Amino acid sequence: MSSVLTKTKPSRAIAPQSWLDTIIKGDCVAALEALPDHSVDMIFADPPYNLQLGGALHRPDQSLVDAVDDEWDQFASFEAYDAFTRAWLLACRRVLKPTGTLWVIGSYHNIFRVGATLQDLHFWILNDIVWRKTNPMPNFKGRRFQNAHETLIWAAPNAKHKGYTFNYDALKAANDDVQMRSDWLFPICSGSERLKDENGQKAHPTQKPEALLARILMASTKPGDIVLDPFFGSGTTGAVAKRLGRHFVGVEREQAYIDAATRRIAAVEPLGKATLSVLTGKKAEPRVAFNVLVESDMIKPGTVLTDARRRHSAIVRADGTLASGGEAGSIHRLGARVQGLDACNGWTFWHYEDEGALKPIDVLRAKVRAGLEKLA
Amino acid sequence: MSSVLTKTKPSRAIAPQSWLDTIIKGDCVAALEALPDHSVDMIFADPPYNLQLGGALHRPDQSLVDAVDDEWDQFASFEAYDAFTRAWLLACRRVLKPTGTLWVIGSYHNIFRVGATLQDLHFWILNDIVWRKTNPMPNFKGRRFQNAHETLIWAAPNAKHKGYTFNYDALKAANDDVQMRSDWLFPICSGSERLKDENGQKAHPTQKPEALLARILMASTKPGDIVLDPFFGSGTTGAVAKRLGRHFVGVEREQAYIDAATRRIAAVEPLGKATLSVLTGKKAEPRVAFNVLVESDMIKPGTVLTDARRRHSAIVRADGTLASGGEAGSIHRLGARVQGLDACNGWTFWHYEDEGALKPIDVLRAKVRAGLEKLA
DNA sequence: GATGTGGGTGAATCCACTC
DNA sequence: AGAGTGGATTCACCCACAT
Repeated sequence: MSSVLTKTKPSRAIAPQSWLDTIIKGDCVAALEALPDHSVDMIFADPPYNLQLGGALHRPDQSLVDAVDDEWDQFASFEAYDAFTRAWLLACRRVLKPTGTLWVIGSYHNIFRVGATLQDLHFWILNDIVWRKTNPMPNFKGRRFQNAHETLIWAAPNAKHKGYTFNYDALKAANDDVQMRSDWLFPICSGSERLKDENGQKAHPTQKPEALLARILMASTKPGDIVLDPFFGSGTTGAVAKRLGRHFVGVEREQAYIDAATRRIAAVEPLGKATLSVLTGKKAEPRVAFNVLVESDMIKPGTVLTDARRRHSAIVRADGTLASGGEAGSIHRLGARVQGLDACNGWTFWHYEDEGALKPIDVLRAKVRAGLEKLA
Repeated sequence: MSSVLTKTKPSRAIAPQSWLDTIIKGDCVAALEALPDHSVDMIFADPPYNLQLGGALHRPDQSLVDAVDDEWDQFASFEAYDAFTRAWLLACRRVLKPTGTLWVIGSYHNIFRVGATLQDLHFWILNDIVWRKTNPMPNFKGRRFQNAHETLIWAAPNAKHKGYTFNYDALKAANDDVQMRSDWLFPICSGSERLKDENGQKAHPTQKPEALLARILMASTKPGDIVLDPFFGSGTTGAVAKRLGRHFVGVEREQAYIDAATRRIAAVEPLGKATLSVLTGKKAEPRVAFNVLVESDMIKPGTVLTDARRRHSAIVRADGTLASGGEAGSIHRLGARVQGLDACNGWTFWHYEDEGALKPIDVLRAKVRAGLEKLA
């Protein structure tokens, strides 16, 4: 397979269509060398939870960590897990766009190490998210609380880039018009959604529910974006990405998982374009400058504007600024000034008189925007 | 004060009654030298979170958010925070009985580092617990999910000792006979419970709710046990311990907090054997948002909804919003919009077709709620 | 007294774009 | 790239006070 390439020439030669919507076979770090720098919009990672349970733990060099309960060796295994985590996180950041974000899911066995490593590498945590399970496995021995949740971390590749995708308005509208919280409630993946192998056994031990991935993708990607899953497993990320009109790239080491995921994704019907458009809010609307209203004579120079209670007033000047009591400035600056505040939205603060009633100048802006839409 | 003693003779000479049910003034690590080895049954720690805040944050109404910018929360680097964490954790383990347990609370700013350090020091994590807040502060800028929870870690001092206290049956009985989960729901501390200073301002910026501490103490201690809080602050741990018939030891650096906590605890009436309505806390709220139906595939994107008389229609989009004739929004907003009203209950207004009959989408919500009732 | 209204506030890593 | 500026942005609860 093409998963191991020279490090000196990280594969810009490879055309996107060679890896887009495919599963690359190989170890996560090596396989990611097949992807160019800054080529994916979002990453969802469900890394091995490993540790104390005696499962196999591989060092980055692929050697197997000898599981011993000797204290020193346990320390060594934490170090090995941390090195593994650093390696795949660095590989992920290279292929992630500066405006992209990374999601990781884990349990208390590994999530603290992953989170600390993220911070050490100067990823910038945006939220930690709790997936509350409606139907978690009970605790059988009655010596602990029922482990009823897993933790996700959502992070940007560094603290500076604030341009990441977050579909705030759509999430809020879908959530009964209140903003989405950091605690989510979903059932675990079971029943017909759970992938079975030819023997009727579950095909993958940690298959995640599609609803969880759907919320993640709807929150932090746009239609057409490229989503990378470096621990592809049963391919939930790919299946949901295809259904929601996003592209995917998967990395997976085991052929049996690749086969199962390939079949699964082939059966997915993508949703139509009309159902995929994302609700946007005011921030996405075109800018309209106040002087446009003056220039187009919707507000004449000399007009007196007031606040809703007529406690403050200002006069519109021909250059699109306001003046009041020796002060002058933009509708925002002067609105702030007359109230003694640092900031003010002049569009909603200032009102004009129309047939005896006070109306915010924002209604005039809305008219301008409506006119612009016909042009578009 | 007696907080700094020689390291060579760690104070076994000090009789318990000299520190039991008192607040030791001083730095956490130094002050703990006043306590003998293996002398406390449980530790609750609310360490500085190391928030890294930027500039001032204003609410939409321009009011200023009162940020936690205290000196004690400032650290030069992650390395410095880690060193601090190691030091107090080691000091805590020395004074903790082998059968005791340790609780730490934090947010995503610090909890991953604390958890990783716990593991590095061979503490044995028993659970991570999520405190879901009923009334968290909103996200004001709409660039992240509302940060609606904090995380606690419950750990034994090492993997070997299994004799820690966990009152499984009492918790289960208090929880409608189902075992207590790892996600807890409590309001933040406010109102009359919130300690005020002489100016009516909050006495401590991060006072924790008594209900949270009550559940922790009821879960992991027995009456008469000794509970240590190395970051005593406003003394919630002490107040709850006294009320529930446990002993406490606090460590606190600032005299103002010591004074406030002392007065607070003095006013606490210990409970007799009367019980614990606090224990159950709030039940999970049954609110179900529309996107849950979409994410769980009960309503597929592309489905057409109508009102009961089929006079209006709208299409369900994958983001959990509705669209109709160029307009889009939540089920409530769009319901209002198509009727020309200010408000509308989308749950009862919009209908879907089921076997030829129109049914309000509220029946689907009822189904979800029925499934959730097991959780409540 | 019951009800309604307006104001305050909580561990927060909280803007985007142009020049 | 750093400064300047337009202008978008909140949920649940408690309390004081008015009706």
